[in-house]
Parts: sequence; structure tokens; C-alpha cells
Amino acid sequence: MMKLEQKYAALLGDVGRRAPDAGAADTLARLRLCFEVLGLASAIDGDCATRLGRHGLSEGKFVLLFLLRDVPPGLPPHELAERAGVTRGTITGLLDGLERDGFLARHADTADRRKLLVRLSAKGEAMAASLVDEHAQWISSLFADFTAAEMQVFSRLLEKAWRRTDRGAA
Amino acid sequence: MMKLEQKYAALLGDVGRRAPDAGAADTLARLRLCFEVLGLASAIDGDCATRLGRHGLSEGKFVLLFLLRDVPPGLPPHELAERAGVTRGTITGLLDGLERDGFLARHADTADRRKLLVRLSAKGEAMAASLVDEHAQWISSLFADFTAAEMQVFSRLLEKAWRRTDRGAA
DNA sequence: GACATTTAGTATGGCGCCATATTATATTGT
DNA sequence: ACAATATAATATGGCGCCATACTAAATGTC
Repeated sequence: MMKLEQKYAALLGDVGRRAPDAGAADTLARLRLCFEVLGLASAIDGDCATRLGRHGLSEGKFVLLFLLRDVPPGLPPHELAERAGVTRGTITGLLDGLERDGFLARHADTADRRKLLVRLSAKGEAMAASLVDEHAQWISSLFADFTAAEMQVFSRLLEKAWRRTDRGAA
Repeated sequence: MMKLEQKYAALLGDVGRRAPDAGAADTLARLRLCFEVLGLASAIDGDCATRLGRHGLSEGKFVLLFLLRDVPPGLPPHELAERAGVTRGTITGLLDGLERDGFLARHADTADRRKLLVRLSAKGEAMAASLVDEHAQWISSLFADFTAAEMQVFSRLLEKAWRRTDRGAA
């Protein structure tokens, strides 16, 4: 059984202590399942942050790098916001950091003077090229020992829970 | 098949476009699986934030509330940090907000003048009492239609992936 | 052609998290 | 008894995210 994060273990203990009746065991098992999902996700996010941090990047910055890869004319910030699924304000901050560190530059758009075009520098292109593959390799290695059948079952169960969330119901 | 977040769909498309060979399909399926895990977790986190936000709380603050519930003498901040699994600095910030909003108060410890004891106010106790149950109810409802067998398989697969992360390997 | 509306990018302020540094108080060792 | 060390809480500054508000520029409308 997978070790839960402190706070989840505490909550589980608390709820169990307060409702020690028969039906509670079932609720507890479902709570634990949810915490296991969250625990796996945050373990993955943590590893991801560690790996990208070695190169001075965050997950948000990494996404921008791969979105801009091989787009010679560059993309405007609002496009990046849409494709990355964050607000334009967040993009401004990420671009500030990436530009400061020399991974990209903002260029004025000649046609529409409101617009900018964000282009990777040589350093940025190099980083994107080496990191995207490495990163994809690492992620898929997390599920390396899953059989095809396991993957199918896992995916089905993940979706089953997801359907109960607001995002999945919409 | 569950809908992925923008950025993950983009990354998946990108990797697929670049490596359209036979072995790549397998890698892609594993990538997708990872993104499904992350997507479920962030959908849950999002719902959680929405629900707690209605009461002016965040997940971090909620954790403090339930940790302090029914602890009449209160707990010192470093205890809360340890039990919540965050740093003491983070606790300071959460306590500032909770104290400002009248959910708790800091009291001087008579024995050790470095220490504080954090105690819920009546408002805090009431909120904790009503929210913890409601919240546990909601979380377990996410997995309401999982059979016992499904829960077992799901848990096993979650752990299998978790073992591959740094946290799970340690 | 003047004015309203939309769009692009940014600024500001908030939150939760971290790492690091600082200050006050206890404890330990000799 | 006093110096060295450890512990408690906070301060500071950074990051990534959001919502909101603002400015400049383009576009649509009468």
C-alpha cells in the first residue's frame, strides 16, 4: 500500500476515528483512493520540477519552449496562453523569465503594432530540442512496466473518476 | 477517452508528429496515461478549491482547520507544519490569513516563550465541524461507482507507477 | 471621419508554496 | 556561569498561477 502524504494520512485518521461504524470503512477506502491519485500526481510533478529545475526551467516555461519549437516566425503571447491553457498574465511572467535567461526574445509585429512575436533564440532551440525528447522518455518510463491490458484498465478507471469531476462532467 | 489539458494534447501531438515510427505508438500511450493521471488530479484539486473557496478557504487552510479541531490547548506552528507537510514559513502565511478572518488566534505559551499555541475560535470550530464531514463525503463520492474489485486494481496500478517516482523509490 | 468596441499586452495585487536569513529564546557542554 | 548550539517563529524574496484593471492599437458602425 502506497504511503500517503502527511496531511492525507492525518485526515484519514481523523475521519476514521470519528466515524468508526461499519459504513465508514467504505468511505475511508474511497478517500484513500483519491489521496493516492493526488499523491501520485504530486510525486510526478515533483520529479518533473526537479528535472527541469536542473536546466533553470519550470513546467510552465518548458511548455512554452516546446510550443515555440520549430515555429520560425514565432507566436504572439495570446496564442501561447491559449495553447498552454493559462492566462495571458501568466504568459507575461513566464516570458519575462525566459527572455531574461536568453531562451527567447520578443519581436515587434510589423503588421499589427499591438502584437508581439515570440521567437526562440539559438539557446532556446537547443534546449527545446534536447529536453523534449528526454522529458518524454522519462515520463513514459514511469509506466514502463505496465502491460497493454493494465494500461487499458488504468485509463478506463481514471476516466471513470474524472467523469465525476466538474471538468469531466462538462 | 478522457479529454486532456491543452498543453498535454499539444505535447502529445508534437511528439507523435516527430516520431511516427512503430515503437513511438507505445511511448505515446504511456505519455497519455501520465497526462490522464495529472489531469484527474488537477480536476480534483480544482473542484476542491472551488468548494473551499465558497467558504473563504484554501486547501492549505482547510488542513490547518481540521488539524486544530478538537485540540483545546491548541498546537504550535511547527507542529502544524510537520503534520501538514509544508514548511514553517508557509504555516506563518496561512495562519496570518486564518487569524485575519477570525478562524483562530495565536496565544503565547507560558512555559516556552519562543512558542505560540494556535487555537481555533468558535467560528473556526464551527467551520471545521461542518466542513470536514462535507468534504470527506464529497471526495468519496468521486469514486462512488467503483466496485471493490475496481478499487483494488486501481490502487495497485497507482502504486505501481508511484514506485517509479523518486518519492516512491525512497 | 468620429466614436464605440474588441483585442493585445502588461501591471498590480493576491495566494500558496519554497529557500534562505534573521531574531528571540532554550538548552547543552564544559 | 557562559559560550556554542539548537529551536521557534517570522521576514524576505522568488516562482507560478489567477483575477482585475489599465493602455495602446485595430476594427466596426453610424
